Amino acid sequence: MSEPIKHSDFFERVWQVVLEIPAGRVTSYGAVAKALGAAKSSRMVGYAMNASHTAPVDVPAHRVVNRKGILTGKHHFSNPDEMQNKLEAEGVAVIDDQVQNFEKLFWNPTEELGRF
DNA sequence: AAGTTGACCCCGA
DNA sequence: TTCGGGGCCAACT
Repeated sequence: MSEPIKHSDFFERVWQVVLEIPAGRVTSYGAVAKALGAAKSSRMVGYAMNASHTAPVDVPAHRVVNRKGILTGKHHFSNPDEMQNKLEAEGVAVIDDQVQNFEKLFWNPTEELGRF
């Protein structure tokens, strides 16, 4: 409490959570959506990532993958290899566009953020 | 203004 | 077991 999200913008809210993802860790769109209280809007999370380039801050979208741990949005980066490259740079093993040890590297925003 | 899409997720056949 | 379709909310054209 004490820090209620003033900006009602759905996008900024998503970016806020993504920015909280520690390096070397990954999360899923649905997890972020649930953390925001909009589990049904998991698609919007990905949409917000697409708009991440419009964000006032640098959003580590490369740390966000789908439920299977696959780099679904790698094709949306400047270079498709950039997403995998960044993940490996943080210590995340990525093989065939799939994050290894995804369950182990998975970072749950709902629990870490301690929301509700 | 209205329609369609979208970096998803879940369930049924 | 694998494969397909529908649902959801909001933004984009």
